[in-house]
Amino acid sequence: MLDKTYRPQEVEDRQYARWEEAKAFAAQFDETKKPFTIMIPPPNVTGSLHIGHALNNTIQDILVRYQRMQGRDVLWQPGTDHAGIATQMVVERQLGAKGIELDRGMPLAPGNSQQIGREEFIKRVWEWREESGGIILKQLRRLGASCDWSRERFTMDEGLSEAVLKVFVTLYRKKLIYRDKRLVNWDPRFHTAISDLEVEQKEINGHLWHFKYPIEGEEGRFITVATTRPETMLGDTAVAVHPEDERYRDLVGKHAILPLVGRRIVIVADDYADPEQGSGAVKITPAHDFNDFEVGKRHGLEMINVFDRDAHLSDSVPEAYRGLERFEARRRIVADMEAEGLLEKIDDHRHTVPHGDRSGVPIEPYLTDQWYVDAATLAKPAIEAVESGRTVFVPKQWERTYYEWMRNIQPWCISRQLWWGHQIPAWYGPDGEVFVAHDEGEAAKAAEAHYGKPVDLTRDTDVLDTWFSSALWPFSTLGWPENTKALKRYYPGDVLVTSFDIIFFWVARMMMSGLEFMDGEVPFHTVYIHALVRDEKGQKMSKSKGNVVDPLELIDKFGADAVRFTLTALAAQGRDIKLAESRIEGYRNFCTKIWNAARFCEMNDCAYGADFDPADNRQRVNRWIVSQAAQVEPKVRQAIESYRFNEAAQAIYQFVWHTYCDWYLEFAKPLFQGDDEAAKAETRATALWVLHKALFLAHPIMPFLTEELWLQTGNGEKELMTTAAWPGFPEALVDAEADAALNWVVRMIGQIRAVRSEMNVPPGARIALIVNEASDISKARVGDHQALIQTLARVETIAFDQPVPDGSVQDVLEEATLVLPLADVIDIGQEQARLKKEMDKLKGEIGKLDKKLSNDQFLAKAPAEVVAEQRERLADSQQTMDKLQTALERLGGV
RNA sequence: GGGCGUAUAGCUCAGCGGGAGAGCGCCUCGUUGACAUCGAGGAGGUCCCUGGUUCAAUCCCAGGUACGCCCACCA
Repeated sequence: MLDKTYRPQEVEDRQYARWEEAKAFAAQFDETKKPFTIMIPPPNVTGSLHIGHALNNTIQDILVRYQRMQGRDVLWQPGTDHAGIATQMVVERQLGAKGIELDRGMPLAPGNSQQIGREEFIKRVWEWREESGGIILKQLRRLGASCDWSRERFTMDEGLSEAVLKVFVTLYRKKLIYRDKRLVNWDPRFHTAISDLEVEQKEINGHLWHFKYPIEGEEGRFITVATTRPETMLGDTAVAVHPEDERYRDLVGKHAILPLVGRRIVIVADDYADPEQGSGAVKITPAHDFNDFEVGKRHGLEMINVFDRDAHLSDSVPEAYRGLERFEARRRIVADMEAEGLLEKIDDHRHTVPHGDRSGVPIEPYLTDQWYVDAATLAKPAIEAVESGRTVFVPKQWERTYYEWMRNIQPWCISRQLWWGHQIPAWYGPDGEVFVAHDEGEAAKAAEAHYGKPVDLTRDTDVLDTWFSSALWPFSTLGWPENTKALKRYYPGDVLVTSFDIIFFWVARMMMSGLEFMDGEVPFHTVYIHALVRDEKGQKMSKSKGNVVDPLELIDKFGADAVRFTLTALAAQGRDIKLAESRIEGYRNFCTKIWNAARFCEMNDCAYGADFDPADNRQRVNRWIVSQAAQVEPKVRQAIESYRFNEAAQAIYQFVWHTYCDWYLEFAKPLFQGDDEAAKAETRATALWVLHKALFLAHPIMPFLTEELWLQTGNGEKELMTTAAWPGFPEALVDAEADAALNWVVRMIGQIRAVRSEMNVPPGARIALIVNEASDISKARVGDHQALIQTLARVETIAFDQPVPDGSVQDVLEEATLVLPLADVIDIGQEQARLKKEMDKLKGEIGKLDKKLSNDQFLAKAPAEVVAEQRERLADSQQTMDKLQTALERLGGV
């Protein structure tokens, strides 16, 4: 017996356990089936499930569950990412709470009691990961994700690390990885370089300081420069002016004296200086600004690094400023310049400042040695693969974004000065010679060959950008570089499901590495880009705004299926999702509705029978509902296959609630209560059969509820729905005659109800329905379904072949139908107004059609069927108009 | 500065070269023997503006306005 209400939580736990027990999600390596592969975007090992994950994984789960039911050999590969900076940050913070800090060669900070080295730190991170890492994968189970958990991978696993080594060494030997000294985005909080993508621009209200630099040898003459960052002036090595700027032409080649420092700096002519901006002269700090760096290279300027790793002033500045924190230095320098009378003015200035996306502190352009990937070279085949359609984006417009970025791609800085991550396999000889090798032994051999004798090597201390290993995910998880069975069977992937914000971080880089290392084979054929989930007001969810919706709380409150269904129903292509709780509530109600439909079947003794064949049905209502179901199936199938998940959800919702529950079950009631045992048996079987088919169609979206009902009312004991076959509906089950007849009845009952409602017919009133003798079809249909109509429309009697009584307003109803309220309750005035309004509307319509149909060009150029259709519509409208006119006259109107 | 997207009912959003749609909310009526987490019906719209293409534009094109996002730059 089904419980009185659906209790999601208990059902979800039980059903998930059954699936796991049956190993229902395991990749099968079944050669008789076609493989279907999806690689999960590995969540950060530190992460917990947010609503974006919920959407992302719901969509993936729908795809894999659907394909599994289609008989594909599905691999949904799960795992987590070691998330270099994010994880190091989390663990550092936890250690910090215990007074432990990392030994960075600095004195122990006040309040802390212990410093630990690299090895110890990494040990602690692993310990942390054992304890609390990967919570998110457990949370994915609550959502219902059907990953092959036996194949779970972690980017720091041995195998995946082996892949990283192999890729690094190979790319290095191909000169696609190299070491270079250039400006990088330096995060002073984490003491590491970060890539361009990890920089976030924030608008702030700042100032523009105008400084006067004295000209050497010309007493009293100054050149004014403006800056948003006064502290960098200590590293100035030039002032640039535009070559055609008349104001400064005579100064080019001369020198200015850098205040506070006393250094002679040259005045150069360079197009970079914009005469329109500020004073037209710009200070050049090659070691701390990306543009200035380029200018410096062009003019062979000295590059003076004024900061240390913490962005404190270094020993390269005058003693008074050494060791100052950068913002303190700014205040001091402005004050000193003012004291010297060299501060011309301060303007307010709104500008953007780059911040580290993890640390949140302003980043410093900083001159260091780093490792780079020659992304431009790797991008070429990755661009070609999309151009040629070997990988397609859905929706297609994202291809533009992809091209845009790929065609302007910059060298990818992959080294990070962190401890947590894949350490770079590079060793340095005594003179700094680099040896990149798989391991230390190999490096030593190479070094010995180079120097002619064994030497001591020191290993590069940097680790790789976390995305370096993520980029290999589509094949490293399958065992590459070993040539495994899994690799052969499940590469390339079919679909990658992700949101647009990691197209650059991840998708682009997987494309590059996949093509490079898998013999030019793309890592996936389709990239499905889904929406971003925003809050009710359309704002991005963020912890600081406090508008974060926790999917686990929603699951607790409404059930996983309701949450999944909501996300699916809202996941239209090309638009962000605004998530309102009222929406989830609505779909929770849908879950309840399904549950109650099953209860209704159960109460009417419907029983599952494996050999039931609806093709043998005799009752028209039963043939009708089967036909309706058969027409829903292709809608759902096509919607899922074309990634229009919201349409699939809508089709299911509409069918189950409004067709099956609202109409069919009502139709079935008299049959259940009647004396015709054959009809009763047929209806029992059909009601349940159709319900089960609908459950199958809904299963990819709402797996828990459907599996539970299949277990309790179907064949779930013997066959899990999740591994069963997608329901087929033979063409023959579509019954046009039954469709036409019952759809007519549905419409008519609706109309009768409308009239009752509109005319305020009191509940007890007697109503007679008189069918015009002229309409054979209507007669037949009413005759066949007399009982249904009488019950559902609460019609007292139905009579045939009666003359149309004069004075009735109900001519407005469909051709052959009349509803006659025996109690005289019509509000004449109200009815007249309604009719007039309706006629006005029709008049406009008729006018439009009339004009169109008398337009020669329309008649000549429009397709014949369109013309015919319009004619028909005009005729219909005119006929209705006549009826309305008659009705109005009878009511005494004009 | 470059690119992308969006604009349709009170709200959230589908849709479409030929009759303007759904859910929620609102109003009316009904139903308490599957389900009040229910059913039937209704009101409500200049499909952002201007121009163009077309026999026909809410839809296609161009321009504009507003909002959102991405990239780059910012002395």
